Amino acid sequence: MVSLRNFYLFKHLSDEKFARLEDISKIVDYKKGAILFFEGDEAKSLIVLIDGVLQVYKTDQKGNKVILHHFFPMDVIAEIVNLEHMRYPASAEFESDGKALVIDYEAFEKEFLKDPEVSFAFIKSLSKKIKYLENVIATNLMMNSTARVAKFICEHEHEMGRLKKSHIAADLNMTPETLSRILKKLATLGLIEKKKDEIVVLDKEGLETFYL
Amino acid sequence: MVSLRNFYLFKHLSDEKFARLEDISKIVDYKKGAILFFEGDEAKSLIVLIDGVLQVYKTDQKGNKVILHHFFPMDVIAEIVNLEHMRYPASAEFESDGKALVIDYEAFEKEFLKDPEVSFAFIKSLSKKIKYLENVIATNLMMNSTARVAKFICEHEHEMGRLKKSHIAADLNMTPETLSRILKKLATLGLIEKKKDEIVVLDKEGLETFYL
DNA sequence: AATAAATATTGACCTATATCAACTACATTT
DNA sequence: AAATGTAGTTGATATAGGTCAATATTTATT
Repeated sequence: MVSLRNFYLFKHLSDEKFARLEDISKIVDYKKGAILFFEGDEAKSLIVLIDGVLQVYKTDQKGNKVILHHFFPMDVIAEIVNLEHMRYPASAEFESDGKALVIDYEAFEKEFLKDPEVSFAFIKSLSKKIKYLENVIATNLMMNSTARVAKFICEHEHEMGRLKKSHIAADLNMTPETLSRILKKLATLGLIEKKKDEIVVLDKEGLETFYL
Repeated sequence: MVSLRNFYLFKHLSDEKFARLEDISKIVDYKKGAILFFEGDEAKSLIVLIDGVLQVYKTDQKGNKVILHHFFPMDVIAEIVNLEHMRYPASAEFESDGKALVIDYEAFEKEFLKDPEVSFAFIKSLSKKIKYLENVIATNLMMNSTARVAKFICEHEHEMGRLKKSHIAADLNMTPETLSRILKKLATLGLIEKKKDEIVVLDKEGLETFYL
């Protein structure tokens, strides 16, 4: 719990309070592929992702994953779901081995949420969530496939090499075939160059015109 | 300002504090079609919609409106945009004549936001916003046209008559042609009946299977 | 290095929905 | 009632992206 001691949500807590927080929490390890929660589940814990990458997705009528977001350490997860006694609107699966702090929400609300520092941190965390949802809408609802690919390339220029194309396609909610065709098109247009193990951006402004 | 006195965000304020709130606010009238803010604008005011219906939309690359949401009285608008000093992620236009309380945000943050009651109300308002964004995603990203129409009919059964089809189609982000074809299909399936000036739901469960 | 397995590309075809144009039905004005 | 306008419907066609199958390329295993 050492690193957690300095986490912004808990930093200002007295040692006593922090010890109490430890009482109502546990640290859980997850294997790659483990499901943290399913869409429709009821929440009873507030979660802080300590390690690993968490993929958030919904499943459409045909059974396809629609990937909405990734959480990274030290994201706070499930505030609203708890606050509003809702069911999870999406599922979450570990993309790598991971670890999470799982806090009993009922106790947390009673003993911690009134603290103005905590409630301010809560507001921050909610507004971060709103930004991510707005990004989901801007990306997936407003942009076509080419725009999403162009955006992804600009934002992940140096990671393109080590990511599998099929993985990128899944994250962009398109098929590998579509991704392949779009990359070919962008290369033909002279905006990128497809090298053996990487994609080189030749004309970032040109790429940006697809989505800005 | 009489009705505002009892609005949840202000109810607990002392008369003195409320008077101060009046100092930093103004009530503004808007005509139907007036733009409250454009996507990309910088926010400097917190807004409470007092009267009228406000349509929130983004514009896609082809110039089409993509309607995301409607605000009704007494929704609180633009909290995060102010809190995070962001630009508006969407535009807002009055669908009818309306009226709004426009509060100078800087002063509000300084003088009111520390108040635990106000910050709690803020959390509530943010989480309401998260729910609406999640609904936008669930509806527009996860559902096909038929599902959106079925959902709309179920949720607005008795308003169907007085709304123009072209208006409904716009709210559902589809063309009037597509709406017309889907209504015809649902009628053929015996789920609805298209009468002169209304749409009668014959089989609500049947409609729900399209989207639940 | 040879083989097998996984991943990526390409082509042919399919589907949902948009677009465009014609036509119909009702509503409004003269 | 005739004429005009507006909204809704219908049909034909276009388009983005998905699906399926074949092939090519890369990576891993023997």
